[in-house]
Amino acid sequence: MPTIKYYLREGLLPAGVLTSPNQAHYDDEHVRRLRLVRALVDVGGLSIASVREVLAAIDTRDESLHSKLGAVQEAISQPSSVELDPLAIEDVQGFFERQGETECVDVTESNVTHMLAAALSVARSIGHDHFRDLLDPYLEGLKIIAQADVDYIARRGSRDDVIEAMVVGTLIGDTVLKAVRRLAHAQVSRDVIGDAPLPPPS
Amino acid sequence: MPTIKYYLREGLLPAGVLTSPNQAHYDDEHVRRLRLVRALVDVGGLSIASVREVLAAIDTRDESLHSKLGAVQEAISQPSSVELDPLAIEDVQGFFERQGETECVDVTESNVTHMLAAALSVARSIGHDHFRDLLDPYLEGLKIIAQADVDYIARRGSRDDVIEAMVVGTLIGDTVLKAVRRLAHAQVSRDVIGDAPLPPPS
DNA sequence: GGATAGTAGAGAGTGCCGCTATCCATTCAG
DNA sequence: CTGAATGGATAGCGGCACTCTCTACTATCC
Repeated sequence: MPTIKYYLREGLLPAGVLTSPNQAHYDDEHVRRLRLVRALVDVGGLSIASVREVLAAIDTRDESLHSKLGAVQEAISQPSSVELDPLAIEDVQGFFERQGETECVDVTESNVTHMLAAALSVARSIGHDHFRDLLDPYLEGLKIIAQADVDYIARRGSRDDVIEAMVVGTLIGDTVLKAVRRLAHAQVSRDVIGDAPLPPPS
Repeated sequence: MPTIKYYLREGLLPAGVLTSPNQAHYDDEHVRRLRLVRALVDVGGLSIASVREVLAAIDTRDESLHSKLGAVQEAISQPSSVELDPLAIEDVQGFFERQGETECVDVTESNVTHMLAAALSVARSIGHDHFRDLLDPYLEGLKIIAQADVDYIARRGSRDDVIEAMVVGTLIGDTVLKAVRRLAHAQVSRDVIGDAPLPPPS
């Protein structure tokens, strides 16, 4: 309960309607918003500041659905402080070109491409120069997944539901994907490798 | 540089060989380990304590490759404090049954299944009761991705490289997947939705 | 009417985590 | 011999997500 007061102070929850100077009324919309905040923090792992940004992106009106998705994506993808490897940037640009993107891409323009370049930079820094080879198969699998995501969002009716489903579907979806990916690894490991011993030490 | 001393103290890096009482020698293996630690922290978002667990799992010998993967997975999937919704647990069990798992699954047994159940619990708590419908398409896409992951690991030669590739491929792969998924969303959004306005407010 | 309990609002305090700064003894270079 | 540098250990710091406390007020029960 003190946490709620804290969230109110931080502007994550709208103030209730004061029925008297010491009595505020909160309706279902407040509860829904609180649950959303908790979901972003618990499952999405977002900081309070990021949650504020996400909520701001959600609450901003007068945008097309496409630009709304962009705003939400920026808000839920906070950039890391990793410095980018030029080779990793090339990896990302090559990936875009293979996808038919002809114009030059500035990876620092969006948090999402920055995240991708940062991950590949770190991979390179520990000797995994060919991690970029995974991008194409990843995209292939993700086409199926993204299609399911879009279908999931599309069956929402109201504007608020669509936007919320974007946020929830992306963030909770990330966690679900993580978990199912590990399960898939375990299954492949069981089927292919079984109890075979490890290769001998170097 | 003070950070390295800190990591040494925390047992994340092995002590160097003392050539004299105030001179320690660190070789390439130390540098490699340091880079790995930074990767786990920066990209994987792991806490120092989790990193210690991961390193312990890596360094433990005398295990089969399959059980090693299990140990690594447990270490990199720290459980959240979300309380599980019984319905979400059923969702997970149903998913396993559809995958041909006949025996009853205890989701609290592994951090991975716990993560999945927790994510579905949070989804339910904010009214997304049918998020579980995404599990099957997710798995379908992830089969392609997991296959690429396994191929990536399989081309490593030495035992240490295989284990490191497990950790790196899983954690950096998570981040890469996240980024590429957002890109796929944006692409679908551009193609399907374009600049169509949002549906009218509720 | 008076005691009790509860609430809003705001500021200060707390606990944890990931470093960072300081100190000292030693030791090696010049 | 002097000065810079290193290893090892201890203490301190800054940020973040709360949590506690205090005050002023009110609503309710007796």
